[in-house]
Amino acid sequence: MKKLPESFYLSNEVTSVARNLLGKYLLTCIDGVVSGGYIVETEAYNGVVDKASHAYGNRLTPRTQTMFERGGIAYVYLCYGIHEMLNVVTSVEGQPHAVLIRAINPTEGIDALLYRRNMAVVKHNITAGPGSVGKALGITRKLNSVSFQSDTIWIEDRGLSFAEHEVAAVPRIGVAYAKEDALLPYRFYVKGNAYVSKPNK
DNA sequence: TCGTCGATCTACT
DNA sequence: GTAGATCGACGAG
Repeated sequence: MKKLPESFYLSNEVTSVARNLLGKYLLTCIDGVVSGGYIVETEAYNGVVDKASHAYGNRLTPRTQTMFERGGIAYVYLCYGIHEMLNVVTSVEGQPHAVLIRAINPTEGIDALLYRRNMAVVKHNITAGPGSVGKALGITRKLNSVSFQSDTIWIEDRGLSFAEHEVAAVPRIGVAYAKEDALLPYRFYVKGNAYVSKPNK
């Protein structure tokens, strides 16, 4: 097992981290069961200057406090009262940068993923979209602020990577309210991967 | 204190 | 295609 070193998360270039997370293995250990897969879709949230970020304008609340901490921990929050979303906090303390994990390609603990998603067989949408990823991996707000060096949730480098022509950088999803910032190409995904949510060419 | 809206997904019509 | 689930943060009053 080769967990990503803490230095990976301390970069100030949140878009680079988001792009480099593609192909890395995201794993959780819930109730003794390890499950997960490699990341195929991410979105970058660029700190206090990004209108789509919860931390825009240095907004500090009990919920967003996690993003202001040192990189290398999980930021899990509830959206629409239902979905638990997983973010990777990056950069140094005081810089609220984060990368939203939008989709993974499942490889480990398929049975557990199916059980938590209440599905009988693996379909392409089992881990497509941030809400689905959170549910499939058993991510809850209890994992908020947990370190990726822990044995509950972590990210591994298994040597898988994608060349530039295999990766697309496009505007983010569901952030129209952020106006001009919604147009920034902060969404990264692996072209043609079946588990990527939404437009996939 | 109340009303609105959100980094969404699913189940219906 | 569209409604419903249902909680945290925000702005108005």
